[in-house]
Amino acid sequence: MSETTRALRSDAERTVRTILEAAERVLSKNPAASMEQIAEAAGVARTTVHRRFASRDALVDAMAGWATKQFAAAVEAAHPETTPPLVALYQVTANVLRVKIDWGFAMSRALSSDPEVGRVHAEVEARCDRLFRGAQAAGVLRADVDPDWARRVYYALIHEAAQSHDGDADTLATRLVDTLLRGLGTGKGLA
Amino acid sequence: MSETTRALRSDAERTVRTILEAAERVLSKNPAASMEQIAEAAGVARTTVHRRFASRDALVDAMAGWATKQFAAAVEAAHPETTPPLVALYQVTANVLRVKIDWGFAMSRALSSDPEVGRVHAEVEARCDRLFRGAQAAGVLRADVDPDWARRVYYALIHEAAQSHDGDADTLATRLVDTLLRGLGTGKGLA
DNA sequence: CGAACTTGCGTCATCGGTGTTGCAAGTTGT
DNA sequence: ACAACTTGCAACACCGATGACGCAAGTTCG
Repeated sequence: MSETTRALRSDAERTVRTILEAAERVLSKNPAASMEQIAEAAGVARTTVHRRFASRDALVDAMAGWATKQFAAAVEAAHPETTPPLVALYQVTANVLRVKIDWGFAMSRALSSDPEVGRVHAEVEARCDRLFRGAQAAGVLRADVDPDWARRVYYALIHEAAQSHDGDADTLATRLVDTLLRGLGTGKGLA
Repeated sequence: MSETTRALRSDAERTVRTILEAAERVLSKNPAASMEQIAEAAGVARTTVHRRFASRDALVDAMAGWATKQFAAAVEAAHPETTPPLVALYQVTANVLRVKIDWGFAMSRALSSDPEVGRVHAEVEARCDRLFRGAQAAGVLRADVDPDWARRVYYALIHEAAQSHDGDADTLATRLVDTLLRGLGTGKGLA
């Protein structure tokens, strides 16, 4: 690869990133926004967007692909398999929140035309279930909770926490894990 | 009003209900569905839909209006102000779930062109906060939880439970309230 | 039967978003 | 300066959804 090509490709990739970020910003506020609005938010002409992404679907797919990579990396970085369940739960939560806060729309596109995206999401889901089983074995998680319900509650709380405009990922993760495990009640008056 | 007029209006209103229900069914699966698809699901011609609802927005607004009425009624029926907090929490949850399971899309349209819809949603939100304050006073809810976070967690759990395909509203409400108050943890190893 | 009304069907115009192309102007590296 | 490349801009064709008609056929009454 020549120096020229490398420099030019670098520019091109910077433009791509700018567009992806603008698309996330716009589409998270209005999923039906037009390419025109996305281009405007990115500070480029609409034709430029079409040069980088053949179609609207291709753009959304690219967003999903990028976000999914970040998502998988966030989970991986917490080493949920080789860390005590409670610690892993906290680390995974904080890491995922960091990604989801900035890529909420893209991450919600688990169904992409790219089968790889679906695969990764399924894999993360499996790791989540494994983490929860480990937590049950360690006595952190109740043994009588439906695994499916547990995962859905966890995902819902992450989704909700990511919408918060206040606090950093660590603070949010602390509150989230606390709520997930202890709930919001005092424990009095309940069986 | 003559008997004739009453009978005719009755027919018209039945058609309207059919369309609203079909729209909910279709739009909950695909928010971008066309009027054609909605009409097909309702078993009527597209022109008929346009006769009843001047525009697409008008249809969605009507859905939001109808769902909001049901929503408010569901909350009201639980008498959250004159019932012990824990009982009220359960009743409200079960009643709202019954509505939300069938009108998930319409209920998510809290922002309607009809200001009345927004007003009702705001009012319900206020009642929710009042219920939570009552629960705190009764020692059911922890006193140190952020009221805003508590309400958002509650809404998120309702949203999630409404997606469940198994179990009736009462079963779902039981599990939901249990999760909300006790969380999913054992209580061991946490401060 | 006739009146009032609604529905389905076909048709039409319109509009906005999408995707493509050609070209002039600008930037970047050699 | 030259070459390679990218961008903005204007223009274009295309398509699907929307919304408005009129009209014939159907119904539910009195």
